[in-house]
Formats: sequence, structure tokens, C-alpha cells
Amino acid sequence: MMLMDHRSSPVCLDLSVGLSPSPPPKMSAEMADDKAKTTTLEANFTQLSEENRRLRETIAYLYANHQVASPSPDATGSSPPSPPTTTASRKRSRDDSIEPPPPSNSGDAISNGKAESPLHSDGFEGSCRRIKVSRVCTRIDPSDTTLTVKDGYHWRKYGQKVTRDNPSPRAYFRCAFAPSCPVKKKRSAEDSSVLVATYEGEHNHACPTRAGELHDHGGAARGGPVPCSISINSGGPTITLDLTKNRVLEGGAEAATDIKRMCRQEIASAEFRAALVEQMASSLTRDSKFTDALAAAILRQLPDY
DNA sequence: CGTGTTTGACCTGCGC
DNA sequence: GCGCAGGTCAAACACG
Repeated sequence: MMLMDHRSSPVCLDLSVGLSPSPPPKMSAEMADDKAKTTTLEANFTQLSEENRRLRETIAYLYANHQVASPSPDATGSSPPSPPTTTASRKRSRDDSIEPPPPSNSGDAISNGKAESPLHSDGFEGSCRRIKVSRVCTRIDPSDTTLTVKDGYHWRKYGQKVTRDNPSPRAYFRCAFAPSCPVKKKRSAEDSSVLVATYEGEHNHACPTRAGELHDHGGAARGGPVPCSISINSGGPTITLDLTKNRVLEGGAEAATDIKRMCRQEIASAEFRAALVEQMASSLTRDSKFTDALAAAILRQLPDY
């Protein structure tokens, strides 16, 4: 169940049919019990909707700030704009079968966030499309030569290629956490301070270390400087945290204690709960069996329908 | 020894 | 059809 406004929801589950306010005509004891459960569920629904609304506002705020900070590809510190070459339009085969890439894109231009932004006017229709490609721009420490996007997943590198007009080699990764996971990631550093990761597909498993990222997200909430990037896809902006500068990882046992304490605080926070709820809801609503069963259960509460 | 990375070869699609 | 360039494969290698 995606607990948010239709127009902003990446999942199109219409439950309005089953939530008709008109009460059933007959009220047996069993039905009264069911009604109580329904009332409870509706109360939870309202509460979770509110939490989701707040979370979405937060994301929108972060996204707006990101746009201000990097209004154009040049402003992000990416490589100077290269003239459109045949290379830009050449790569159209496999990726296009999934989702057409933005036009006039030479390689992994960060400007793609514009074309893939979920905040454009046809948000609802666009958000109903299946998310296939997202892009993450991450500010990195120039001294960090690993050029790795620490996004919580376990990636296995399967190739590297030097591409035209880009001195930095492009690396190709597969998700190594689950062999069947279809997600692939391309990583290239077009600039010494900005790392661009392009994700293709969706993980069919949970993120093994997502909680750790949320822990750092809490650091942002506390006002500390947190390396943060925003992934733009058709379903909404996703906050991805760059853990390459995780200061607390440098202090041994003391740092480990800090991590534990911060994780506990984070798990207790509203942001964590809201994110958890949304992730769970997203996972559930992607399961057509679940949505069918849910719809059937709701309809059973309304025998007259 | 198992796991992950590197790297050259190969495959594929598109433009000319 | 050919050449180019991106993407993938797989053997060799490095590392803990």
C-alpha cells in the first residue's frame, strides 16, 4: 500500500473502491469486530499518510536545495560540455529497450536528472512507469581514488572501459548481493570531485546495509555536513548517502559505540520509521498478489459490493 | 583457497 | 558492409 497522494505516488494502487464510507446494512457481532479492525486500520492509514507526506516534503526540500546547488550540469563541477558526438546517439540499443535516454546526452551527463525528474508536470503518469534507470551524482573526496559509490549494496565489478571524451575509465558493476538481481551500475568520474553512477533496473532484494545509510541521514538532520546525493528517477527523488567520508568509521571501538548509539537514535526517529514504512509499502505494492489479496480482503468487508 | 579486480578480446548495435 | 564505440565475458592476477 503506497500511503500517499495519487499524483505523487510511484505506485498506482487505487483502493478507493474498497474504502467506501457507507456502512454495511447489517451488523453482526463478527462484522462489528471487523469494523473495529477496519477503523483501526484506517487510523493507521491516516497516520502513515501523514508521515509519508512529511517525508515527501523533506525530500522535495532536499531536492530543491540540490537543484539550487547545481542548477546546470556545469555547476555541478562535471566535465566541460563536449559537443554532441555520434557517441551520444550511438548507444541506443539495450538501454532504450528499457527506457529511452534523454536526448543530446553525451555519456553520463549529470543533466539527465532534469529529464528524469519526477517533479515535472506529468508527474503521475510518468511515475506510473516502471523505474528502470536512475542516476546518482555524488561528491567525492579528491583523495579517494576508489571512485566507489557506497550505496549500501554489494557490487561486483565486471568490466571497465575507457570511453571517448572522458579520461576517467567507466566501470561496470553488477549487484553481487543476490545473483538473480538484475540491477547494474555504471560508474564514471567525469570530474575529480563528482562521481556519476547510473543504475539500471531495480533490486529484487532488500538493501543489506540500508539502515546504515539512514544513520548517516540522521546526521544531516542534526545539521552536520553530510555527503549526500540525490538520485532522480521516475518514481521520485531517492536520497543516497556517500559513506566515503564517514568520519565515525575512523575511530575504532569508540567509533563503533558511536555508530551503535546513532543507529539506535535513528531507528527511533520519525524519519527512519517513515522511510521504513515507505520501503515496505513499496515492496508490498509491487507484489501484484499482495494487492489482489488486499483488494479482495477489503471487498469482503463490503458484502453489498 | 576463496573472492574480488584487472584487462584484453569479443559481441552488438548504430551511423556512414 | 565497414568501422566505431559501448557493453560484456572470462582468464589471469592480487589480496586477505
